[in-house]
Amino acid sequence: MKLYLYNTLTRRKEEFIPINPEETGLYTCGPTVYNYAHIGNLRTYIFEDILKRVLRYNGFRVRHVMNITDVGHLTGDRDMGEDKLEKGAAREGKSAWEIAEYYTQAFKKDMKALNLLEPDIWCRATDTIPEQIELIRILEEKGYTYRTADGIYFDTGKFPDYTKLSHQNLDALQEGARVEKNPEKRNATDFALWKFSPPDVQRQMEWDSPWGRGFPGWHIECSAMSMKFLGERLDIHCGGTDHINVHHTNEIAQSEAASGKQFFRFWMHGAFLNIEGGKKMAKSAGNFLTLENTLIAKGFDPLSYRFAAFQTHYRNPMEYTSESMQAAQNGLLHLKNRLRSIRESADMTSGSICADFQQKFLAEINDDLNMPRAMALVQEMLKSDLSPADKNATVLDFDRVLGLNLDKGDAAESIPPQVQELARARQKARKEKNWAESDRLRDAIRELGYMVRDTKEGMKIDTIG
RNA sequence: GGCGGCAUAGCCAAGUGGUAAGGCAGCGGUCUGCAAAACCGCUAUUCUCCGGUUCAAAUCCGGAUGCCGCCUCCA
Repeated sequence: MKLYLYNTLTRRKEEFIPINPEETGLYTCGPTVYNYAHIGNLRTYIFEDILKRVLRYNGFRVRHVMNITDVGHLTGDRDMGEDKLEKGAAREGKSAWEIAEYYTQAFKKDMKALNLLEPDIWCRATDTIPEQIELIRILEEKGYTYRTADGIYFDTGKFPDYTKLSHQNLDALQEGARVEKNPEKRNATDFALWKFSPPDVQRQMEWDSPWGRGFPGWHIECSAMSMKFLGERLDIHCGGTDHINVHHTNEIAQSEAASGKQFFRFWMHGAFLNIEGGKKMAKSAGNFLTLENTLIAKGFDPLSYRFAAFQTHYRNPMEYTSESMQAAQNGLLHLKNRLRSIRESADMTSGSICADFQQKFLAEINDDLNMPRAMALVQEMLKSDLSPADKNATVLDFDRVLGLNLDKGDAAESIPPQVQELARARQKARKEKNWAESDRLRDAIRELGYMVRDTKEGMKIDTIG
């Protein structure tokens, strides 16, 4: 079955066909590791994880590269602010390198909690400085660069297709720009390839280059790393919608100017997560919600957030509220309970994947990753008249894409002795029809995080959640 | 100011010409000592409003209103 993906470049859904049938190249813009990822960031990574899983489900072998931006990303606008890493270091009294390492680990922990597949290649911007310098050198040789007092810049005026991704009208953009101008720039859209170390401040991260001691601009790393690790497999490049106008547009300009060839064929962008009645999440607005502080600390399973993300199509803004999280948590729990029920009802060893539902599932996910419909289909399948064993086999097949760990969450594997003791006492109380004691013990067990169910086969104990 | 998007039940949200998916919440029932879990059933004659095109529109066109994003670091 054909796989259709929405391509920002053409603003249409297009059939995806890899350049190299042996291996599909996927590049996803990774975090700038100067702080924790917030759940809005994480929504984009969930979208990218689904994309990767869908590619695999379709039988494509995927080579996935994710960068870690640990230098060059500035806080200010128009290449004139501070380096985020150096600023983070100052804030926390650590070195820029320590900051990068700490938040990289924090990010990987979040990924694991959300069941996001690890990329095949992690790469740090600071590990590819020579490649970045080489790319800038080629651009210089081809006449795309110019020098200002603070760095080497890319002249966007020399790249005619500059707006092919953003589809923007640059004249309008210039008139509307309400930012401080960098007077040395030839065009408002020009961007730094290499920044010189400031004369008055000692940077922690700096390197020698043909143009002087300094550090790379923000965009050049992704170009250098894409080319280094994906070479002739520049299939799909992803990120958040906010990257369309500047970051990805600049990547395309510098990459295609240097290579003379098309940089990625597919560009895919995830929409934002909004909170508080449609407002976007901003670290400055005091609504910096992380997996840890808003979900885990409040007792939500991180996978509930993954489940929540499936309720909205990735190209539409998603509304975050504690109510919607609770709804997702309930929905996931309900789904797992239902599967447990199915598994208890019959022998699971003979189950086989239902080809008809598998085709329908494929049709939904291959229609530009329509997860809301895919989830609806899961419900339809579970309500169908398939045998319990086939339902189980089919849902586990779908879970290759869903990644909700639907193979887990059955009856608690190891029940603490304390709970077992209470359960035995409750059995006894029930036999004696001492309902008050029986109910008291049930509550006590619940306090410890387990729930009891009185079934025809006797009492069963499960974990809650 | 420029560009783009969105407006669907109490809430979240699919659906882009053929007569309203799914989830959550709620209600009724089966089961149960009572629960819980599960299961069955019910819950928008209607898709912000006003016009238009069409045999047919939530879906296309025009207008109004409201909300949001980008244009500035940002997933």
